[in-house]
Amino acid sequence: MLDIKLIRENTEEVRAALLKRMDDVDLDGIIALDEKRRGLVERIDTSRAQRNELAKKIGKLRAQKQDSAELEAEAAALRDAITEAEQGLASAEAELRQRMDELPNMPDDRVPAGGKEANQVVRTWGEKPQLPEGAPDHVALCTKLGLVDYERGVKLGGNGSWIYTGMGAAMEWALLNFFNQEHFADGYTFMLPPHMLLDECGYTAGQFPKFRDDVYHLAVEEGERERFLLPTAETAILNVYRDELIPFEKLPIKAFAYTPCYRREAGSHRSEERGTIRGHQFNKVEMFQFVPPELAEQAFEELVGKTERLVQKLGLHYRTTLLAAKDASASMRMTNDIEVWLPSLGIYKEVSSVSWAGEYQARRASIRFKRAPKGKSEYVHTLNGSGLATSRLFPAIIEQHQQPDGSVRVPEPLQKWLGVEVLKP
RNA sequence: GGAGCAGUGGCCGAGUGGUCGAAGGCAGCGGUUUUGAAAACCGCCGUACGGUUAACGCUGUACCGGGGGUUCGAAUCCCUCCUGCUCCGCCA
Repeated sequence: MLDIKLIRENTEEVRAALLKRMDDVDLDGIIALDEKRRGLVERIDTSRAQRNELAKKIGKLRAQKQDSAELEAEAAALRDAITEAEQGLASAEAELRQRMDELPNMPDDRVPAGGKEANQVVRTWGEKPQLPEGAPDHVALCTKLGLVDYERGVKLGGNGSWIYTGMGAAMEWALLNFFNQEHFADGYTFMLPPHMLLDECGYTAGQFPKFRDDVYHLAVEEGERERFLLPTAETAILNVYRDELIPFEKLPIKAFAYTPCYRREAGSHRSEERGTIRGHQFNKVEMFQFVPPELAEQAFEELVGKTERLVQKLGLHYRTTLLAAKDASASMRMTNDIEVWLPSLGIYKEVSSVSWAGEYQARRASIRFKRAPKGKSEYVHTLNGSGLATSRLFPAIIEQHQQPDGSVRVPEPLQKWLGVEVLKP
């Protein structure tokens, strides 16, 4: 959510920023609603002051056993007027809230306007491996090496499901261990949150109402609270501090979590996305930071740096891109994707998205801090990044590290968990 | 799943219809005293939104788990939800 004061006072600046990711921005309607809201609040406050005054007088009269009928009638009329004004206020607030919720975050100055085509490559690391013509793809390799059982996975979970088996499961687990170990060493707090979250978590993270259809909702009994399976641990970690005032000295808070991510991915299957490239459930370690505004830029660089280092240690060729305004998610001020090279597809695939939400998420979730006990409370900045998602990394490892004899070199950091340097059929 | 109890300021805890934003204590902050410290004593000590001010402030409203209701007036009465605790049952 944006700051209504900013919209009110710097309307054109906000409009210009939003036009980078929206075709049409209606701020005037919002400003008018806000004016209406504030007018009603003022009226209600003064009426309440009068009512409180009357109630006090009535109390005194009654204590002295004097007649108060006239004042009571006056107060009753006032009460009815207040109730009516309150209803008007409630509906104005609800509409304003809805309009505000629909506004995306303002992109950073550096973020290019437009969609995917405007994304900018900021860095490339390593080189494309030289593979012979007709080299097998990850699906063929994983099947041959017995790392992933795609067919039986579908038998169990339907399309978009697979089973890591044998050394494949061991390597998946090793990747997660590797990430956890790195983040732990960097002083991040490890969290294992629930995977089933209450709907309000989805609202504060900005997934609902817009992406309601993209997540799995649990069937609930009459009167039971709605829950969904988290599509990313970001949703969980952000909500950990929802409605809290964080002591300044606890900032920055750096956390990471491992969870599977559950996504419907309705209608987005393409033939090139065979295997584990896009599934309904995949494993991810998510990094998250809550910081005061002045540390946000630095935190963003830290998260991007950490992510890149993980991919580097795995010896994979990748590139880092700055997402254009329409390609990044609406809550974010700036996003870098880390994309790993997949030889068989001839494209770079996202394995991590590092984002800086500014105070947009914190405002929605009401996560604040205070520099001094008497000071004004401010919203924290939130940042998140995958570190990393495995379902695309795995194919990249298999393909980039394949050898002419059909075996696959195990990246050095994973060897201690797998106990071997090479995966052979 | 059944039965009962509870949720008050950073913490503990009083308050069962009016003068309660809420006694008292602890912690914290400032001061007096002291060679210094402790103790003692005095004062301050919640949040949000709005008005006013150059500013210190002053001021209005709301908030006693959340939401709704009754009433001229609600921390206090009623409904509902959430959370926690105790007991019984069931299950991994």
